[in-house]
Amino acid sequence: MATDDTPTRVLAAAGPVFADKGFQAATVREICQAAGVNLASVNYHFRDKERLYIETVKRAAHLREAQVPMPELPPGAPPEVKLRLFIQTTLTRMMGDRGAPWQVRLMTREVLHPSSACEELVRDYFRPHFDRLQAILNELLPPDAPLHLRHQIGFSIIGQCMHYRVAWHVMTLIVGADEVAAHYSTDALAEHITQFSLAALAQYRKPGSLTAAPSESLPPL
Amino acid sequence: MATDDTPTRVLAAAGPVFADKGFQAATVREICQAAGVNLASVNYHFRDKERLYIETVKRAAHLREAQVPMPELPPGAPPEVKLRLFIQTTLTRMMGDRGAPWQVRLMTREVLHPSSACEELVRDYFRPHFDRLQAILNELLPPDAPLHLRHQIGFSIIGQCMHYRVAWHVMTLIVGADEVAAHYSTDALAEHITQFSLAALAQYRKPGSLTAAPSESLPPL
DNA sequence: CGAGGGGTTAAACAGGTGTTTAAAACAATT
DNA sequence: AATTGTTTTAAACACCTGTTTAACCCCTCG
Repeated sequence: MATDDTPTRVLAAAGPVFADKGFQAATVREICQAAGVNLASVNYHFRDKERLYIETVKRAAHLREAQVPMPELPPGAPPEVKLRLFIQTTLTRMMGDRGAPWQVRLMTREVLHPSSACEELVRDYFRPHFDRLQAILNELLPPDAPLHLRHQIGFSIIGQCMHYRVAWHVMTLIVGADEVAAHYSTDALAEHITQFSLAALAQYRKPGSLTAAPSESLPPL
Repeated sequence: MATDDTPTRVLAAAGPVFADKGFQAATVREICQAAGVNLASVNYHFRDKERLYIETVKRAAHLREAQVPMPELPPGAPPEVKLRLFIQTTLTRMMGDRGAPWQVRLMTREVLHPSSACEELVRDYFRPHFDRLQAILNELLPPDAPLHLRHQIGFSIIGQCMHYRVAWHVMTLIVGADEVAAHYSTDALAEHITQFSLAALAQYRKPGSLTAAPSESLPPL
């Protein structure tokens, strides 16, 4: 493994460093030392620190997708099962087995503080993922559900998953380490989010629920 | 306004800079220049750059709570109305009127990459907020709902709100600026999240829904 | 054999970082 | 009015940053 290409070794070492400290705080010296290569290697093989960062981000997305691939959804399976599988995969990708891996931490930084690598990330990674979810929701929603509602329902599901990625530390401080250890496994959380979302989805199948103005369903204080 | 205390001016200038660039990338020189004070002021009045950062974070939370206070919930109001008001306030705090204000951007950084200021932030800001939500959920859930389920339902609601704070840019790239302009106002999003969550909550009132094992409600593929 | 070139290396470079210092300016008290 | 204590100031300090440079190594090809 130590006999790899120099660019490959730099790329491999850059991942965790950029994920932990961000683009600015990460230093070229630290990356090169971790890779066991000379300081000038970054500029020779990647021209810039920024170019190295962009390459690292792209590689992170590609790598994580290969690590946790979306399982084949049997075409005949009920959409409820498909949704659960989707949520399980999404959550597993975000959380990993022992904390979020550097690939995910790096992508999270990119989501919150987009750089020039973000658009490509959305095109090759986030949008296809979201489209899969939309396809499942299409089977669970009536045909006349407006597009923006389908999207917002998708974000409601993604948002529930993402929260455990983003706020894990704060969440642990709030509910305590014991409850987390007992009830916050990836499987348990996926089960909860699936059940919560499926129950929410059921309402849109009721006739007339889509035509009623929002203010009718609930009095304005 | 320009006649303020030097520490006050520094604190006011530090907020946006730290929010935009993060602790590391923000420079003391930039903060002092924005405040119109001498470079040594930070070290004289706050001892450290880090101390200044911590003070700035605390002030951000306190400030934002004052900017968007939680409206008085009439004790007799139905819990559905209380929940909608809670979601509206939460979303308004996170989004602001023209993009997330620096106070929120700074707190988001603290959530994702906690520093020594995080524990205090949770104790004085996030936990009381979450407790308010729990109190509302207690009125909407049967008395025998286990504690961890109440918490996870709370996170499902918070997570939906937080998603629009964290992933706003990516989300815009996915659904397009037109749809965002037409259907993603704070009020519209609050309405959707409320409706989605209330429908999800209804299932837990059905008798026996809490005793059924998760695997019973959905076949394992 | 030996000339050439891609890859590696240590050293240096120019600029920026947080922090410290000693002198100056100011305010308030005696 | 003199003196104390506090605040402000410009300059310097020591260190770290990304990047460049020129010498060097090693392998291939004529």
